[in-house]
Amino acid sequence: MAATQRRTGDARSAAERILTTASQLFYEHGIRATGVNTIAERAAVTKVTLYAHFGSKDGLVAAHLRARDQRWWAEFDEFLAGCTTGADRLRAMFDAYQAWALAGGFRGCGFVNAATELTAPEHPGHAIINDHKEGIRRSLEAFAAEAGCTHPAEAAEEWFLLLEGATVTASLRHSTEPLHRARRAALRRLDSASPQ
Amino acid sequence: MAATQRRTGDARSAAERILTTASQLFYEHGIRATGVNTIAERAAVTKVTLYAHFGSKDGLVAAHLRARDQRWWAEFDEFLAGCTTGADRLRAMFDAYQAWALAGGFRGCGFVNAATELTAPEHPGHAIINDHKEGIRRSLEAFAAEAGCTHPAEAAEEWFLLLEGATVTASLRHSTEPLHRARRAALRRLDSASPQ
DNA sequence: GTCGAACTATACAAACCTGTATGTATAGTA
DNA sequence: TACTATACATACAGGTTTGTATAGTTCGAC
Repeated sequence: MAATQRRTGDARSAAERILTTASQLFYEHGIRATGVNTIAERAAVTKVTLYAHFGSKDGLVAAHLRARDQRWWAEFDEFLAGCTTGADRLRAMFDAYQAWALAGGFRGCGFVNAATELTAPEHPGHAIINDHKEGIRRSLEAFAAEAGCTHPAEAAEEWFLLLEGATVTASLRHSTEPLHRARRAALRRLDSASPQ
Repeated sequence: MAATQRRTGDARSAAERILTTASQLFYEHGIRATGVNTIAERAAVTKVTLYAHFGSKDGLVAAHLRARDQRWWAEFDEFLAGCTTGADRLRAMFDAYQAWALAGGFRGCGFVNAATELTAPEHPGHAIINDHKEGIRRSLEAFAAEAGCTHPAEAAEEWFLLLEGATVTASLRHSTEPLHRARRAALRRLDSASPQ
């Protein structure tokens, strides 16, 4: 058992504690506004340990985005349980976003927020962000095809734009109503694009 | 004539130079990433002058957002020239966003970006951002009513979500294609919601 | 020709930032 | 018992941040 675990009673490894603390603070206050000193302190870890595990702040940012992506898909899987049709899964996608916006401290999409803060285009975070977004779009396209849409890629793209717009608007207005509206619009579009 | 104007050959007042410089840097690199030292230097002004005019960095940020809002409506007015119908004006809205995304250094909506960086909810910038967004939504609602939509508020809200989603996606993908797609989706929705 | 407004130049305070250097303590393993 | 991994504590380097204090300069208007 490591020294800090004894001291704090937190059984997780130092790396785990650093990552979850960083994820929280990066999302809540922004990446630039969160210093490594603060992260180390809140994770009950020394800065030396933080740098031993993640190499640099940028490394920690990248790890945070990877972890967030994994968490997102794991959570979405739960919403997918019990779905049998493409329409079901499309609804699940909007439900997942909504549940997430309903949780406390909602501040919009963490990936989009990170992308606006990471002004250096070569930052490794951008690749992770783009992969995440493309994964969502691809899922929507699969659901559209499954639901029998005549042009699945086009339907998916419009749903994707509605989702993104509703997420940022929900954040600005501190309301989940835009996500409800986007869901209704998406389902209406599904009805008009698929036979039956 | 002030000393600096002589030195730099820039006939604008110091306040004007500070504001345009700050607006550029805030949008290009982000608000937190841009220091007042850099702004003062690039505007060929001392920090003392900057603080005499704007009081604080937050004051300068608020002034920047106000100026950006004014610039946006002035530019949109040009796109509105020659429009005679609600549908025309709706198209003009999407065209304005598109033109703006086509300009060099596009990095998404400056208001949304600012909102994600201004994590303190009491920052005066948030009111300016919300007013700007509400102004856009209200314009869209007026266009929807003019075009004879049966439920103008609902149509406007969906167009708004498409616009927001397309803007952030255009930024992430470095492509204006999402804005084209959003425009097509908005016009299709207009056709199905208004008689004739 | 003097006054006031606007501006410059320089220097500083106090806090923060990322990252590293040095040395120590503990737990598990061979 | 010796070795290795992991983490600790402390201190520092070198730079940046916002904001202010002080004194001097330029220029137009009265």
